Amino acid sequence: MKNKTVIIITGPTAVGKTAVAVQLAQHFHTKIISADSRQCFKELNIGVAKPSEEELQTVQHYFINSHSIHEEVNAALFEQLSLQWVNEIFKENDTAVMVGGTGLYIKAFCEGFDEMPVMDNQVRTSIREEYEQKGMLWLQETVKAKDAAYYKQGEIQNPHRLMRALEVKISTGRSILEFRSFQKKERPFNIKKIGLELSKEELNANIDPRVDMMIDKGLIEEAKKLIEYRKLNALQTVGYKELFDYFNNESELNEAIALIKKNTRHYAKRQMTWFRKDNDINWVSPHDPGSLKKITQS
RNA sequence: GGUGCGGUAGCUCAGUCGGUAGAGCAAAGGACUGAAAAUCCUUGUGUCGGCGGUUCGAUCCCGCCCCACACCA
Repeated sequence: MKNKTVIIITGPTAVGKTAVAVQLAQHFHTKIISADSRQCFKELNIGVAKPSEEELQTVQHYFINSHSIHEEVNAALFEQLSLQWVNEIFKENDTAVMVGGTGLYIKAFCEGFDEMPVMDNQVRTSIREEYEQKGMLWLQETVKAKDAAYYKQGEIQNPHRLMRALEVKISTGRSILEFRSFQKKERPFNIKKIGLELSKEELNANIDPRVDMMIDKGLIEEAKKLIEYRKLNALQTVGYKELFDYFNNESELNEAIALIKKNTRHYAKRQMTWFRKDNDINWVSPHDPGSLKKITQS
């Protein structure tokens, strides 16, 4: 019988997850594991809407400011780390709280990722460089030649997936398809997923002022310090990439800000597309004062 | 008031040598196991400014009107 439980709070960006999670964690006198692919970077602050200093003081958070943008962070690493952290929390608590909007990371935590051999970093970087030089056609032809099976069923317009498939094939000699089983791993604890949902109108009404507030708080200054790292994966982030274009005189400031708002809406939409598929999520309104009670009592 | 240039999808515009129209962006839906705030896929009927005329047939030609912009008075 499992006697430990992880409560996962998820939902699109700007729906109000952080505040709910902090309240929940206080209620259970427990700690929070963030499931956010950007808030883990200590160099990124204003633009990724981290919990406030006060919130971080009140409740201990894992995976906030835990990594540098120069490190490689991905879903597989998150699975590994989050399982360690949850065990740590369970030493003193029966309940742990996870909060975040990165659907893939939450899935990795709940169901696990297929094991794959460690790839040669050289192989990866050389594939990326060659792709940048030679382009999509080269990538497609190469994957077609080296891993015809993947090419046949893969997304051949998607450079990320093609490069990944190629890197696995070159590094291991085997197709990435052979490593994928998609078998769900059993976890030795209960998982309760709570989704916070607002109407599209309400969510959009949250997004615009939130972006304006980020600008007021100094997002432009923060981004300016990071422009030399704009190529890093961690900086492929809404709120930063648009400002980098502005710094390079590729757009006006008001255009960049409007773009941040628009891209945030797109991002929220993609998140909802992901979460809607997950039948384990119980959806509640963040406005409903009784919802927190329902979560804690159920 | 005169002349010129326009008025086509929510926006910016293309186009039809007369046979009722199409791109980008927006928007909507979707996929996604080591970049996931990433990456990728799908979806375009709109009185073609209004009213008449010519024509078998007009968004396209002609006339008048309305609106916008520019220039001249």
